Amino acid sequence: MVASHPAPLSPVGEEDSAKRRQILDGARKVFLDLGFDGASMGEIARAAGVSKGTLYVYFTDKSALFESIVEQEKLEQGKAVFNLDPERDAVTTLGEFGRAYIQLLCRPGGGSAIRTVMAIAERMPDVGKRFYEAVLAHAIRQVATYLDARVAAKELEIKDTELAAAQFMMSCQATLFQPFIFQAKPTPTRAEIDKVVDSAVRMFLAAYRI
Amino acid sequence: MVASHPAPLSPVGEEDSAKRRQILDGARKVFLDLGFDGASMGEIARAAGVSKGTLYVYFTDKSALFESIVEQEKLEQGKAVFNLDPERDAVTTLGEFGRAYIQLLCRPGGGSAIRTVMAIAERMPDVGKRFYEAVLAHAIRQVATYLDARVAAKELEIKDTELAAAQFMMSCQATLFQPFIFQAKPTPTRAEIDKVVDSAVRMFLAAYRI
Amino acid sequence: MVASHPAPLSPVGEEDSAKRRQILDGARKVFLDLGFDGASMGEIARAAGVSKGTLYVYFTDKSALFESIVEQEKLEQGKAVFNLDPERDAVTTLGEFGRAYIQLLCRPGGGSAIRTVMAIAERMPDVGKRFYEAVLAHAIRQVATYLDARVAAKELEIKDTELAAAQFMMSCQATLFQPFIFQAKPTPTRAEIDKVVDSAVRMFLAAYRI
Amino acid sequence: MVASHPAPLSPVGEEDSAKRRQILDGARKVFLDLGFDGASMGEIARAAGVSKGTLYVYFTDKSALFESIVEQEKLEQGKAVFNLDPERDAVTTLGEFGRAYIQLLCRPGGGSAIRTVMAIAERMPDVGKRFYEAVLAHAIRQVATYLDARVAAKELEIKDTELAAAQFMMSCQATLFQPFIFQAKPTPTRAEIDKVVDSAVRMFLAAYRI
DNA sequence: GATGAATGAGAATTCATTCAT
DNA sequence: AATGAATGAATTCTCATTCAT
Repeated sequence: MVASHPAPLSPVGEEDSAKRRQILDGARKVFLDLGFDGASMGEIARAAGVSKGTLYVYFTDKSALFESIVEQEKLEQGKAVFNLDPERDAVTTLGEFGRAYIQLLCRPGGGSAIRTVMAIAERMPDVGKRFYEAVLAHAIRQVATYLDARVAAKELEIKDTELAAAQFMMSCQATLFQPFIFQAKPTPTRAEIDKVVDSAVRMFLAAYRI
Repeated sequence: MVASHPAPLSPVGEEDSAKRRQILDGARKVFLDLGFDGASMGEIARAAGVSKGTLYVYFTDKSALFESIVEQEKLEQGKAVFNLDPERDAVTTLGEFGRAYIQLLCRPGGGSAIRTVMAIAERMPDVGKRFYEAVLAHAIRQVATYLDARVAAKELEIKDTELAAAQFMMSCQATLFQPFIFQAKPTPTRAEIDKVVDSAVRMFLAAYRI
Repeated sequence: MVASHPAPLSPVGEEDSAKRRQILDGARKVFLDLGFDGASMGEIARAAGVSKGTLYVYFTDKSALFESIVEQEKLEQGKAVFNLDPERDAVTTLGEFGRAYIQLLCRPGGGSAIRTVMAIAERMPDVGKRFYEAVLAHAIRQVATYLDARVAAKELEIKDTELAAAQFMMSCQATLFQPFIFQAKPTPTRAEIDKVVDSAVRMFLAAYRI
Repeated sequence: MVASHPAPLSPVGEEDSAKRRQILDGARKVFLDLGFDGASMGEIARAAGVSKGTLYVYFTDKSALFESIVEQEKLEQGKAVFNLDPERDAVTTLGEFGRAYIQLLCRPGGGSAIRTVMAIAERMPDVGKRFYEAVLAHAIRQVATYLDARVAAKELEIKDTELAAAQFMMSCQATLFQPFIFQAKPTPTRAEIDKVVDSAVRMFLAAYRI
């Protein structure tokens, strides 16, 4: 694709026209609030400020629009940058990371995306799989890479850093994420997150610090 | 009321008639496969081998039928008995428990129920909350009680046993439950479960064993 | 049909078994309250204290049951006896009659039967026609017969007594029956009825008294 | 807003689009023929020549469509103009009025609307009340106003002109309207109407003319 | 005869999608 | 390109009716 092209003949050709973005913004809100089935194309059109017909100019059908939303969420959440500087020590780094990670998962939007994708995963396995890979597995790999560095730096001793990364990340969620997603408890407070993450860091380092 | 009772006078009055069970069995499959919205009453009727009308003889509406399914899953999963004998040592007990727990979560039905309830939790918060309490929180409490005993037995030293129980249970899920629920990986094998649970037990005991 | 017959083999053979009466009593209330379409066979069964199946033992279908109710109302309202003693003078007699007639029409049950039959008359013309003949036309004929007597007694001078009877009866309804049936005003009070009927009598006699 | 407006932006916004009219026309026939319950949205759609879905684009539900029909009938019947010139004498004027009034009530559409609204009045009291006020009470008030003028002109002597108006109008209906609405007799002929109305005028004037 | 369980046809309503303009 | 009108298939739910016991 070259730098400048002539006026687009078709909106679909234009990968990121303003209209397309407008639709995605409206659809995002509706899909994440109501889920795939709960969201209606009419509601999405209204939220996006376009006509229902226009939706079908940019997306072949409801599924395609939904998948684009998930794709976008995937990219956005996947690029959440964590400060995993391989030079920094594990206590500080893992603590900071853990807090950021839980806040990401438990912020209203974050949880909704995860819930929404989980909900549809049985009926759209590819969507679920791609989301998992790009967001959750990707985060695990980032942490694993950091752990590799700390193993090399002789701060830690870990056989399977990917498993260890996942273990740490799961234990950071303890008592927080599941109740949040089941609507059994409200969004966790900063203090609650601190307590749980600190405990997870302690457990992790007790096991893996040399 | 004597041991054998006469023919039921009303299907609704009879809390567990064969027909009611038949409907629940059919509905269970459809709801867990397709979610609340994905499941149609017609499909459920077909799966249960009854007419659509009959569904409404036993359940006032789709939501009531769904809630009965969740209730049933709740009871069934809630009463999953784990051998948490407070006399037994932590290594064996936690290892056994962890394996049983992951197998429960990751067996087809188990994951589906959790996914299905999660998916609807935003629209039916009570259903989500009750399920979380009866299944997940209940399991955490059982483990916490076991840990209390091991603390008393001076095998472990833990400040907040409920948090520790949740941490352990979450770290058992590492690399297994999330990919499973996002359909990113197939049902974990016995060997995979062993590996992850053993690692979780090691990490846990490294942190909390006196 | 002879005086005594043996125990009935079929409820239908028995024209007026207790069960049949019980059903009619329940159905009457439901039909008159809710109209033909608004009434459901389930509701009727409940009101009658019998099972839905039993309804069909005594009546072939909903229409037949409804027609029986109308038949019964017809007989009951048709046999409402008015004191139309041909010897009595018109002022008293017509006044008394008018009051009784309006009270019949405007009492909750009376209005309901009329409304219910009117409502269905387009779809069941025979039912409407028979009801009209047996109740309204019959009352008109009674009054006409009385008027004939008063004409013969030289108190009145009327060409078409049937028309005159109908005129009188309609003018008694002025400002009372229509608002009542359209739910535009509540059941008329005794005083309102007196006022209107007195006025109708006055108008009638001004026109027809010799 | 100028005299000619542009193409409608929304069917609902446009209070009187051709489609809306087309639906009302189809619905009118079906509702007046079959009553509220007897009419099905499918039948209405067929009668209107649109799809069932389109019905719901223009009217929120069956009740709203029905109420629009009643509203329209109300306006149409309410604006029936009678020549009640206060200068004209009572014999001519009341005779003309009576004939027009009975023809209005007893023309196929007229009677059906009244029957249909009466039938539903118990379940939709507001609809009944508004219809009564706008059509029947309104006509009574028009006649009462005329009578006031004739009282002032010393042609008549009436205490309660509203009651007198209602009496006259009811006696015009004698032997005509009730049999018509109960389907006991066919639409009255011109001759029948003349006879009854003339008699009603005579009775009325015998009572109230000075 | 009486019942209650079961049914299936049909009702109102929603909504993804199409299409002429 | 953008629209909004129109659709019809699918959905939930009701109810008159049947039938084995």
